Amino acid sequence: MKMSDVAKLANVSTATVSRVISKPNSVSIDKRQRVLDVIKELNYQPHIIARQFKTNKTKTILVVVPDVTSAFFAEVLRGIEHIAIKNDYLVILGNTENKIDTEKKFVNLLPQRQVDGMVMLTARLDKKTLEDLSKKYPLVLACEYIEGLTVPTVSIDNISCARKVTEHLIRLGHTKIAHITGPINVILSRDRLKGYQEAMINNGLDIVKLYIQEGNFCFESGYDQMSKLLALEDRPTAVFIFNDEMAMGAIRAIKDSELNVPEDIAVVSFDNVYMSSVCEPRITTVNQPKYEIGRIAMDLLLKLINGEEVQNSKIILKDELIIRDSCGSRSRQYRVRGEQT
Amino acid sequence: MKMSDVAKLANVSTATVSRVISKPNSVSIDKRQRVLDVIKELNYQPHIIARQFKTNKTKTILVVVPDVTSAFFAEVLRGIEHIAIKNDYLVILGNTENKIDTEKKFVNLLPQRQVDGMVMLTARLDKKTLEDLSKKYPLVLACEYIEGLTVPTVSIDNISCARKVTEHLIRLGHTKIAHITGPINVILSRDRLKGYQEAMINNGLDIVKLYIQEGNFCFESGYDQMSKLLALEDRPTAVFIFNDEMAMGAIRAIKDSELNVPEDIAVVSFDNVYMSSVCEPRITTVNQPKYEIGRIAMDLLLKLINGEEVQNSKIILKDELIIRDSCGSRSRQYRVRGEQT
DNA sequence: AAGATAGTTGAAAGCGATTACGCAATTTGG
DNA sequence: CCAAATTGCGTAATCGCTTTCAACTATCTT
Repeated sequence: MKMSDVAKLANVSTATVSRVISKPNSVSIDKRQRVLDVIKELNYQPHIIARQFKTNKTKTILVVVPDVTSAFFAEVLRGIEHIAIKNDYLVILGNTENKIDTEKKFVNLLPQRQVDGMVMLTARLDKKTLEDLSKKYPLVLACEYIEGLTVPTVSIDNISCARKVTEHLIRLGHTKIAHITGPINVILSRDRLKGYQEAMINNGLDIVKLYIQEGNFCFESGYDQMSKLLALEDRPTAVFIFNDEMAMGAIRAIKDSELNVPEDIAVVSFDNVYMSSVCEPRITTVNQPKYEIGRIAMDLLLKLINGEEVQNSKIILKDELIIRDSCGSRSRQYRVRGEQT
Repeated sequence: MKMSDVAKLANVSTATVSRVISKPNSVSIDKRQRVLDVIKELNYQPHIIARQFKTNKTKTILVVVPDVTSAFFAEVLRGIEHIAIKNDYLVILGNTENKIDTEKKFVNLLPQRQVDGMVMLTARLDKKTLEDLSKKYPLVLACEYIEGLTVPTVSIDNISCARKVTEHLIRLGHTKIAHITGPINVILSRDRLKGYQEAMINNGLDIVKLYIQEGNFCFESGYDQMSKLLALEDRPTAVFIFNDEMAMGAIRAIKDSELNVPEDIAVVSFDNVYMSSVCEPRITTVNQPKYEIGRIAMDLLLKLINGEEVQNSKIILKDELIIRDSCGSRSRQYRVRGEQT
């Protein structure tokens, strides 16, 4: 069942059939109708791969996600899809499970031209690879990024945001503040750590090495690292934790040692995952404009695909600290908003 | 940068280059090396779409997931990918967010031959569509299914498993047992409800209409439906809940009314999501062999793609009731295993 | 009425790979 | 040592579309 079959039955050329499909207005109304009738009659489906081959466009973009399970990324994805669908792009998903090799595999779809562009929600590959890729193909980074790279990027300002979060704890009177980081090879972990350190120093507080523990994003890891902190002789009275999931693990560890959050230990984290608003206690956490990040990233990508010039390709969005119950704020209504850049 | 460029530089025909890539052993060793050198030198990447077009094979399969966020599906996916990668297939993901229209959109990639096959972790389309699709293209259902359909399927026996779960509550002495279902248009919801009803009837217990509430999979919905049950004049002493996520919502509702789980109300559910093993109290729940389901589904799909005959295409796997703390079992070690079919 | 313009249409080229086919060179075996 | 079998390789057709180009018609302009 191919286009020439349709053409024959409708008594026109394949050119006309093709035009009926892609620019119906360029075909006279009677022929158009005849062709459409035949298409319906034969239940003809164009051979998309042939089309892609001929036009050198796939109308497909790939989103590479480090962990498809995370509610955080699901929301970013929704933003991406919203824009993609409006522009007739199909979105396919690559799940790397935080593995660099898998990331490489997906990234390869670009030089193979199986997709027209890519938005990466993870950036663990080395700088040069990414830079080269971005020079040749439409690529935008979102959430994660790489320093000193010209690749278009949309994210929040993790450093200043982490600083703000830490200062929130300081303002509440804490001085012994610990930090559970993400895997330190991930830029986000390093940036949030940096923000934490800046806040400590700016406020004349010592950075205690033992107070900094490296986690790996997941619940158990939060539990384990928190347990280490609890075992310290001089244990902290507050912890800033890389993300909500580890924060939940940490809170569990605190409860298991018969201590209370926030009375004995205050907890703040990042992500504002749904569960963080619903567990006990509700977690004070940073919200990123996830949907917005996705939308803007996809907008950027479309511009790149269409060959438009993209100036100001580093977009920093507003974050928001959502004060809930896990660090005993002075006022439940108090909110610190981030700046837009 | 195309194959003919490589051919020219290596002083061979494109046929030889093509053979070097796909059947290296059919080319003499010196030419092969020459070609490989040129490929490396030019950094040549074959045009995959052109290949797909010519061979009519994409070496890609699509997995359609109702909710990419769910840890449950992530594990099934891992099983699928394991087998797919071993066989040089690329797996792409379609996220329907429980929407039938989106499901339709993805399913369409099959007739358009953008993928070689599909495993669907959701089956909300009507019977005829699915049946027709399956006649023409490689398709397997996993987890969800449709009654009286010849489409290859791998899942657990939800009816008997729900019966077993309900009987577990009955054996613990409960008679006032409620059930929070999933959306009733989803087959899994109907089957688990059926199992619940069978257990009640078999044990001479009345089915109280008010004790059956329809949820929609998510935490809030569990909270809301449980609140309704709690407001009943004669409230149940046990609830069987469609999945862990709603169970967590329900438990929250119970705690919010100053009642205790399992002392005042026992809770059982399905899925054995990680959180269910870690929340308070740890939830007694049904484990499905998720990874196994994925593996077997992909094995089946490969057979279909390769045109092998598939007999016994309805595969039912073992489930397992994991007794934890949310329904106060008599023994923590007690386990009920499902039968293999 | 002649030329200009706009609107429709079909013939055919071509996208970049794979592969059937045939020829030449080499190996095998009796 | 020769016929047969095998191996290695190039020529050219082909996959199913899109799109350029030229032709032809109908409508305007002057």
